[in-house]
Amino acid sequence: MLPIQFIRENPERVQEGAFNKGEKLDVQRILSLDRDIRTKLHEVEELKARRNKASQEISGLKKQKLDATDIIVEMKDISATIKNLDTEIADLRKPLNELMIWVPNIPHESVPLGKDENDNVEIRSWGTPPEFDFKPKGHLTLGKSLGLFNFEWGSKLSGTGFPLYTGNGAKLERALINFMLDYHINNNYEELYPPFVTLRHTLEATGQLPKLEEDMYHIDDGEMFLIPTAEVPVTNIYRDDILSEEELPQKYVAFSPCFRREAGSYGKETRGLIRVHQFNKVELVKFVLPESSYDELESLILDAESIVQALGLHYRVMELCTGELSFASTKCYDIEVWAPGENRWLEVSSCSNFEAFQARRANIRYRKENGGVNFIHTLNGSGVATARLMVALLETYQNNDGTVNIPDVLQPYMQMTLLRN
RNA sequence: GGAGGUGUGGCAGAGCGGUUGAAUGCACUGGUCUUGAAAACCAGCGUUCCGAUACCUCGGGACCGUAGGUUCGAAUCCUACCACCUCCGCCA
Repeated sequence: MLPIQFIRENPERVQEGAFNKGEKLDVQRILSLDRDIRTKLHEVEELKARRNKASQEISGLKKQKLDATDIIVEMKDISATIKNLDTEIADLRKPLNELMIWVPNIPHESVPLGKDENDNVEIRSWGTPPEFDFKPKGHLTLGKSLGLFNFEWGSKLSGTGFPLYTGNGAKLERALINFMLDYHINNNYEELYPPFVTLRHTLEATGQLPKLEEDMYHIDDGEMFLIPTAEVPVTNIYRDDILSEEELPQKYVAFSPCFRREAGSYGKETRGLIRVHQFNKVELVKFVLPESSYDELESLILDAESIVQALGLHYRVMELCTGELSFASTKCYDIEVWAPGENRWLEVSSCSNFEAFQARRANIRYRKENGGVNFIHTLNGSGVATARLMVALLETYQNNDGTVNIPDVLQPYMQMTLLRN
């Protein structure tokens, strides 16, 4: 959410920001509703002031045992008028709020202008592509021969896109999650284990709703949703709270499965682990002071990168262009790992700054040293998502005989050094 | 699932339907006192919206779990919902 005052004062900036993100927006409609509301507000507040005065007069008269019928009769009318005006204002507020939750956040000035992924900018890369003296296999082939997952079983239970891990595959998935959690906990992130189902307004606060409703699994008559990321429950822990300045920044790490319908993306990648309806992710969330949020974004992406570095995977960091930015974010970096079997980059992390956009929707504020209150800034990043991580891992560490080496950092979790039949 | 209870400011805790944004205590902030600290004393201490502004503030509205209702007037009465607590039942 952007503040209405800001939209009033910068309508063209808001309109342009939405345009650069490829979002539809009618700022003029918002401004005209806002104008109408304020006119009526002025009117009704004057009447309410009169009513409050009259209330005291009536009270005074009654105390002196005097007759107050005249004022009471007069106030009857005024109260009716107030009631009508209040209703009219509420009737204007409804469509205004409806429009306001559709106003996207504005890209940061440093974000490259662009339309799609071709306009993203590579910031840096790490490592080199692994070299093989044989033709590297894809994760599907490796996984099948090593018995790591069984998509037939998964789709038998839940339809396509729901992977079922088996044997060492299940163990490897669990190892990755535990490794990542332990790593971030040692790096001063506090672990949370959140609910995987949330209410509608919890998703509105972080900005997934209303825009992405089609991509969400919902239950309970559409008022409960399976979370698409742990960002949602974790960011909402402080909803309607006022934190003190010295409590900030706060850093949390949380594991959750992520549920995404991926509506409209059928046709490509329906096989394998690359695009699925349920995957596991370790998520990082930060609550920070506004003045430091861009520094915090830089350290967040480094924290996420350190996972793929520890696993020894070749990756690159991309800065998203305006057209690729999500609804709620102002700036975002992706981490893409190299999958030699697929011969392509796979996105395993997105690290975003939302500035006060989510904080405003969730009403998360902090009290400044000088006593004033202000909205905090929120950030989050995957640290990182497993399904694709496992793809890159298997394909990177495969041997000619179809076995897969286990990276050092995972060996304590796996209690083995090699995946074999 | 059944029965009962409670929801007021950072916390604790008052509040006959009529100067109640809300007593009191604690906490917090500033000051007096003190070499310093504590104690004591004095003062201050919510959020939000609209408008004005000589940028210091000023005027007005709203907010006592949430949403409705009754009333000239609601923290106070009524209804529904939500959350928490206690007891019973069921249960991984």
